Amino acid sequence: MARLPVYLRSLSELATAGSSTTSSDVLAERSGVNAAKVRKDLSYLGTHGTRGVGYDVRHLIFEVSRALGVANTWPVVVCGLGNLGRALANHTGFTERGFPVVAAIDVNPALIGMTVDGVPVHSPDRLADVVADHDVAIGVIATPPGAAQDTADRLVAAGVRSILDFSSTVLSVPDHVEVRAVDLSTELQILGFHLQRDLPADRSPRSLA
Amino acid sequence: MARLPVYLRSLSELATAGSSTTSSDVLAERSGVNAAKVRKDLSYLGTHGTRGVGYDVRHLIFEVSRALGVANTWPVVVCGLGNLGRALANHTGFTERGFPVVAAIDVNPALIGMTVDGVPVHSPDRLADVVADHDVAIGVIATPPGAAQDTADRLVAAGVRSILDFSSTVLSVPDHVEVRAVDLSTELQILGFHLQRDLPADRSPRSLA
DNA sequence: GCTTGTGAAGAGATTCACAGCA
DNA sequence: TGCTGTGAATCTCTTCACAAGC
Repeated sequence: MARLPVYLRSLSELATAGSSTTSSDVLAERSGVNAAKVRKDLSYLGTHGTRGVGYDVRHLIFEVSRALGVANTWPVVVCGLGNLGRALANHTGFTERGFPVVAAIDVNPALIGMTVDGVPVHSPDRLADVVADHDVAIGVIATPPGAAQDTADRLVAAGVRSILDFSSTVLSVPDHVEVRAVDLSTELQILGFHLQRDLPADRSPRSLA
Repeated sequence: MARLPVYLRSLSELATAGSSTTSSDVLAERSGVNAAKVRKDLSYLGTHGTRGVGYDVRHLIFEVSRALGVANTWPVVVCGLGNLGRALANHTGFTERGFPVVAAIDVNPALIGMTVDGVPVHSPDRLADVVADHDVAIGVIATPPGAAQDTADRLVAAGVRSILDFSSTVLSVPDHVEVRAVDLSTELQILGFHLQRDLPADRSPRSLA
């Protein structure tokens, strides 16, 4: 469930703030969702709240962490060292949360063999070796759109089963591979769509109906 | 509808490839969705396909573009010039799609007054002026989590009604302000969750049921 | 014959509302 | 009394399936 990481953040904040116990109301408020949703979500973990009291923060952190597999470490390879790739490779939050960036891939001969922000850079040809050597579990695609599918194919061939795709493309992958796509331009376009909708409606397509 | 930008991309590719006409099947394939969904989505635009033939690519590009308000330009201010903020400020794709980054905001005195990749950097105090001067429509929050809510408050006070939030926080904003949150760590955690689920199930919470 | 447009069915996710329990 | 856990109701989104039209 995509909301568990948000709950975990809210719980950590509560723990830091000194709360030892909390309610679905508080958690909902902090996580920006409905209280019933929180309770239902937590019930899937084989829930451990106390009626009339609420949830034990420490225990719930433990439960949610286990559900998310936070104990596990999933090594990440970043493919494409443009602006975004570099920012991602350099992002300290990843390692903290169990997603160390163990290598980067780029076609630029000037970068191959170098170390960028502590991350060794390899040629695409070496991707399979890199994956095998570091037990890479997740591939991040931050290449230009034209190189994205090829990169995905290489990742899949190397045995990677999870891909985070920033490339603004629709990737074709086998069923057993999970892709999550993040497209920054799309996000802005959606915001722009609503901005336009809020204008004195005489151009929006809906208003023609 | 969040899929329109994807359709627009697929249509542009088809146009570039020389297709003058296409079908919901092709579009669905390229966009990674179901064909019926494509038709239903397009029907909301006051659709203009021809039964037995399909859709005219150029005309459909026009329709989808208009629905998305692609003709409009929405100036963007990037708040927080860490790794990610810098990558975003520098991202060329934004301007191309009608979202020029007209200014950046950072607390770092060494940056204030400078120009980073062609983008002028201002102090948070000047945010209201920047928004007014450039008619900023969208605020991007790429600050550390601790500064995010304050930044959001300033953006809202300055009249910004759309926020793209990379800060890993749940923002409180008035109802008339739209927030889209992108949390990179959450994305990885969701991938990690599924990776764990695929392991020889003896640790996953579901398997306890 | 081929493809759209769409009512109806279906699947999921969300919310309600309340019984159950500390 | 207060808050959880959860069946039932609701809502939203997706998919099916087919009549309508080129």
